[in-house]
Amino acid sequence: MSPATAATVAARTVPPVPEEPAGRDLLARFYRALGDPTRLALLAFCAEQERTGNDCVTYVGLSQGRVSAHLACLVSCGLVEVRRAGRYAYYRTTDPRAVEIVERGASMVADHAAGVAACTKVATAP
Amino acid sequence: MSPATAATVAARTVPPVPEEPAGRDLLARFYRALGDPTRLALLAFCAEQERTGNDCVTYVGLSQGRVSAHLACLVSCGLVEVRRAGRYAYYRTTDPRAVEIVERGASMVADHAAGVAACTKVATAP
DNA sequence: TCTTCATATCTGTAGATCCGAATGGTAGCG
DNA sequence: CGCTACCATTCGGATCTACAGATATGAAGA
Repeated sequence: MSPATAATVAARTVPPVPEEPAGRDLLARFYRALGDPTRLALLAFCAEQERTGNDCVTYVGLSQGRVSAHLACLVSCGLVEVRRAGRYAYYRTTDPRAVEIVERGASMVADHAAGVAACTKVATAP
Repeated sequence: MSPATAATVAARTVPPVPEEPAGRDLLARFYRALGDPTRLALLAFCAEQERTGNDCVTYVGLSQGRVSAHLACLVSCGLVEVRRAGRYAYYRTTDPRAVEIVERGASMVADHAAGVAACTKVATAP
């Protein structure tokens, strides 16, 4: 792996975004799982301690079906773990990487709050 | 147990997701800026070295207007910095937190690729 | 077995976000 | 001055995603 010296050094400071479009699609989909305020609330809620689905419904105040779908999304993306016992489902955030991602994100938002608020994505809202 | 103690301990392992809906909206918007494969590609491209807008257009192969809007979104959210000189705009990714966020995300996607691919968000595609 | 509770899935609608193409504005060059 | 290059913004259309409400599955209890 000698000719990869420059590439290896670069890899330390460059985000490991996949070269293939399919890989980037997957990574983008992962961040979209974090791109919803309800899911962020559920993520933090389940990080405090194990929660049942009903706990989550009460907490976020949305319809049960919607909360179930949100939780399924978080579980599918590895952001929340689920443990099933009888007719209950216990959700919990355990992966430290999820916490680190949110920490860094919150830190950056704190520094650029106005810009983020102004960024109505690519399509400007009338 | 003292409630203050429990809260303090929890604060070290729980993502600092804002309690207020407005703050969560902002954080969610920030992650949505990362939730597009084109913007992820631009982020990595500009992390390697400074790039002009035209470089980016050539790299991603989309229309110039669209790439400009994507870059404006990244700049607005603090993920990319822009330096203007004459009629050129030079884009560059400098914030190490952006790199860390992408690193952790890519790592999690590597562990849950199938789940992320299966997560067609909350709405199931017909 | 027949309820009842907890969770998951399906349906239709409204809003957000992407896209290419066209348009506008400014800086350098002949 | 007129022209071209580079970048930003706007427009209309297509796709995606969130939502509430209704319905289905599966487990515990009378």
